[in-house]
Amino acid sequence: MQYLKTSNGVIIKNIDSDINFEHTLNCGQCFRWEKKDDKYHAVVKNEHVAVYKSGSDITLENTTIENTKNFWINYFDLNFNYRGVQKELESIHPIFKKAYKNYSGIHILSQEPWEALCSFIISQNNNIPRIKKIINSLCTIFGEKINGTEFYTFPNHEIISRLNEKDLEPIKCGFRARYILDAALKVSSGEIDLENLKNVNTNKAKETLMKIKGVGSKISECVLLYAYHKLECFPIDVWMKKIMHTVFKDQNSDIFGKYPGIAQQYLYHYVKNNPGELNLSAVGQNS
DNA sequence: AACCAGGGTGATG
DNA sequence: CATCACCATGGT
Repeated sequence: MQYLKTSNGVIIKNIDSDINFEHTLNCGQCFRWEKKDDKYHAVVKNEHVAVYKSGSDITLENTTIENTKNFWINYFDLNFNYRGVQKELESIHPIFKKAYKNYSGIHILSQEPWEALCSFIISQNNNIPRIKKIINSLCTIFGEKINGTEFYTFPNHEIISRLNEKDLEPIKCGFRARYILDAALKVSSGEIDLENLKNVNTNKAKETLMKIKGVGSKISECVLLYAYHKLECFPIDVWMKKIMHTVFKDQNSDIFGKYPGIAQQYLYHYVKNNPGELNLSAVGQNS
């Protein structure tokens, strides 16, 4: 692996990683990466960036070698052996062979905690297209436009904490408005220290996040998995509930070994795109 | 028109 | 502890 500086970014040469951005950025763990001109664009840490992979090279636009080493490698989890996890999961149940055949290269991101928290509060009892629409409104109305682009920053918790439910009406998030406001208040006041959660064990961190109104077991596990990289987390939404009931006969996440979070991501993404799998398993014709 | 979407809360048994 | 109506909104 080698870093090359380009006119406006960085190329990581010869990476030994299976990452597939298409699958990683469209598997339901993030809502703000957009494909445009064969590159994925987003605003992360208040900067617009673009990324794409060609062969074993990854190109990052609008960043530096230093930021790549200190941030992006970790954000995209490029130094972790996902192939080893694949081997393990495929030995546990045949459904993983099908999932990896179609969707290999999913990595668990390390997103910004406040954005993940806010986004998954919005996700509750909601569908992905509308989640994206609401988050987009939140950013265009309360974020800042980045010069020379069409992209906006994700509004920080200080800004949101000064709003009221009336202010949030334009984003059409319905009953979730007061949950967003409560999260912003608890975070900006310091009652909940999102930075410090990195140093706290998973159960304690979950307990802390659940002090926020509207944040329960599922949302807190999403935040811990997708922002804090707690791979033991296993968020169960309506799809995962169905999968665990039909394919895995109501067993719990212990059967997935050390990385239930990764298993969850493959199962969720695969079955959402192949819902017939649930019927097959229900009558015991899988494998 | 009724049901669903990456759920959680509060009331009730 | 388990169940259940309800919570806004938009798509089917």
